[in-house]
This record gives sequence, structure tokens and C-alpha cells, in this order.
Amino acid sequence: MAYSKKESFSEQDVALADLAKAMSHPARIAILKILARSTCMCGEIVDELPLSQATVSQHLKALKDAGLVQGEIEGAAVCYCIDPAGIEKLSKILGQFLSRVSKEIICSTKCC
Amino acid sequence: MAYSKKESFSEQDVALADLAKAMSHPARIAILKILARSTCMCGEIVDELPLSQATVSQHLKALKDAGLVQGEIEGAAVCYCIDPAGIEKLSKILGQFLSRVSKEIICSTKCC
DNA sequence: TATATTTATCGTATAGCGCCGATAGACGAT
DNA sequence: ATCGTCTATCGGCGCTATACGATAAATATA
Repeated sequence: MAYSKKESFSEQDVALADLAKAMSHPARIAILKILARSTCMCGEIVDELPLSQATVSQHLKALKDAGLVQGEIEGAAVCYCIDPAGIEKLSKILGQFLSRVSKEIICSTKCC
Repeated sequence: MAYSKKESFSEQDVALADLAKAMSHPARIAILKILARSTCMCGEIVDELPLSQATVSQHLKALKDAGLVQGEIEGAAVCYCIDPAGIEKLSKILGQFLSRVSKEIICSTKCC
């Protein structure tokens, strides 16, 4: 059972890892770029990617679960778009992490 | 064989996805923070994390493969440190992506 | 040379991911 | 009511990731 030890880490680290995981597949990066250009239906994304409808739907779910994407039902279809709040959260958390790491590298003694 | 369709995506998207994947586990985020604070041996990282030596070594290999971490042999031990070039690359690629997405969101017509 | 220390790797078990076809459910149009 | 369209989900396959103990390899020390 105790296969993943995610729980043992800080909430902050888990949050950043989860956002990174949402972006850890080129298809999901591509989907985010497509949705940034313009909101669109699932089917339009399927047409632009070399993946089946089922697979694209799963990637969209992953992005939605991570808070990076929103979906709004429009009749029989679903209109997807970037969730600006999610992008902002990502920028913030990642920015904090990177600036902290960059600052501390300068101060730390180096052996390599 | 053809299980992952990574090859069908742009080099840029794959590069970003690979960096994101390297950061997609809280243990690896924690390791980066530890190494930013000060360079240290694998054993010291093991002492700070609730993971076995074998597991930590695997995470370090993942970070090294992604270019985020360097290791230098110091006698019987290995001194690990952040690879500043890797962090810079991450900042750059992710910054480009985020600013592009943010810009385009503003211009795109919204349905949600 | 023998011993202790340190790290990488092997082997293995289990959980999760990525992919797809098939299908179900929801909706609009006829 | 029926049909066509669109999306989510199920089931299943194969690969990957996470975790650990055990062991090998390299080095320093006695």
C-alpha cells in the first residue's frame, strides 16, 4: 500500500510537484498553447493532435484537475479555456522556488 | 512498442515537458531546495528525507539526467550541487511559455 | 590486506501513466 | 422518437515510475 511517500513532504513541495506533473507531458503543453491562442472544444484539439479523442479527454481532465484549464458546457460540446488563476498560481509558486534557489546558490559554498 | 507518442510533438514542448517531469515529484523538489542551501553528499540528503539511500540515488540520477544537478566525486563520496545552467534553462523555457500563454489569453476571445 | 564508508546499480514488487477502442450519456436537429 | 454529434468514462494492454533490500564497486583508513 505505502507505495508513494507523497504525504511525507511539505504541502508547498507537493503543490509545486503536482503543477509540474500536469505539465510533464508534451501533449499537455501543446494543449495549453492551443487553448491560450483561443478557447475551443475538445474536438478541435483532437484535430490538432495525433491522439485519439479518449486520450485528449484524459489529458484535459489532468489539466482541469491541476487547475490550469476550465471547461464550460455549451450544448452538446464543451468549451475549454485556460484558467488564468491556475497560470498565475503556477507563475507564483515556480517563481518563488526559482528565485529562492537562485539566491541560495550564490551564497552557498561550492565544491563543484 | 509505440506506446508513447512523444516523438510527434515539437522539440520545444518535449524539452519543457522533460524539465517539468524532473520536478514532478516532491522528493526531487525537496532535494533541489537542500542542494540550493548548500552542496552536499548523497548521504546527507538521505538523512534529511524519509527515503532509502537507493531511492534518493535514483532521484538524484533523474535530476542529473535533466541537467538540474551536478555530481562531483570526492574520494569515496560524491558532492552534489545545483547546476546553475540547468536552473537558468528552466527559468528561460518556462518563462517564455508562461509569458506567451499569459499574453495570448488576453487577446483570445473567451467563452468561459 | 582487511575493514569501514559511500554510492550506484540490480532485482523485484506494486502503483500509476499513456494509449486506444468501445460504449454510455447528453444535447441539438430532424 | 430517432438520429447524428460530442465528450467522458470503462476496460484492457504495455510501459514507466517509485520504493526498497541486497549487492557491487570505489575509496579511505587501519
